[in-house]
Amino acid sequence: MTTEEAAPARAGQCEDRPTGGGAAEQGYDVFAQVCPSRAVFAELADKWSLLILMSLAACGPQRFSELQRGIGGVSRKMLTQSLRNLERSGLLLRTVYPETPPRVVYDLLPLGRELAELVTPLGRWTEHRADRMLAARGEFDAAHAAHAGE
Amino acid sequence: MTTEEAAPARAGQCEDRPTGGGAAEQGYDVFAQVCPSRAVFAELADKWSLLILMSLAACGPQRFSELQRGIGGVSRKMLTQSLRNLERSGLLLRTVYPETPPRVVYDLLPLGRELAELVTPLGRWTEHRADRMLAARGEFDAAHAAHAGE
DNA sequence: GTCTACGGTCTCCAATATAGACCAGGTCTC
DNA sequence: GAGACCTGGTCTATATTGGAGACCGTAGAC
Repeated sequence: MTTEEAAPARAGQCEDRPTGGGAAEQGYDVFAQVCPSRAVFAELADKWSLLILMSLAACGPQRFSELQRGIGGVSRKMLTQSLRNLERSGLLLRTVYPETPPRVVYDLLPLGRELAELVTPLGRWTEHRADRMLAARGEFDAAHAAHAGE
Repeated sequence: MTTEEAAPARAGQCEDRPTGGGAAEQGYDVFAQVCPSRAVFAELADKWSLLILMSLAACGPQRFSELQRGIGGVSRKMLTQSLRNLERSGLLLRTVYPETPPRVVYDLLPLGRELAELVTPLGRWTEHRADRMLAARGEFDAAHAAHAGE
């Protein structure tokens, strides 16, 4: 699985690019602008949604404020919005306990857990390779600055 | 900032954050607002960057215009910006052939290939589960509309 | 009475995404 | 020779989005 980029008839790719008629039997193709799967992908592929999934996968059910504290820098607005989004797509469950003060707990549904298991390695990889990427940035910026200076 | 969390230890609300292994030695934690790995993560975790990585992994080296055609709906500006970003972080290589008309080819570097191998399953999963998520959305919206109508 | 905690929503403003025009500069057509 | 066209961008104007912080309603602590 390491060097399998020469797969036969990739979905919506290469010579087989026609949108809607890709290799996927359902015709779903994230590369196609009008594909429903693209819309879903576009909503999931943002940092806050991914961090929420990772946080819930790592720590189990959490309250709104726990998530907010755990995910540094997220605003209430974006947290609410991303959570609603994930809830709407059936990835997580929102449970309200009508206590005082109110308590709302978010937990992954099976679908969300599946996704979280794909996303978590992404976060790990980022942490693991951050040094390398930062170094590359330094070189790139230096080369660029030198280029500009000459 | 205005809202100083004044957290006792750190943002991590559960003791067993997944960053406890390996990466924690460097203090890298995508959940932390000020961590360098978060900055990197935030740049990678957007739909265009992920689609670019998937496209390059699936089809091999591609020209600018090939990428643009392959990734439906991406604007030249965002494509340029995302490619620069990935290039800057050492994930892909930009090669200019000073021909006429000019030819610019983008290809994954080893680091980018690593990431692409984590990202590609994400795209596949989205295509595979899109139906389920769309159904969940339908239910959610219906329930919400009913709620509002009453 | 005032303050805090909770889980939001609302408003305002800055930042960002998108669409589309424009550019260099070489080829091709007429 | 004039003009259209190709590529890989950049620039601009407008639409969308993100973030900061105010507000809400209930209840308990001070």
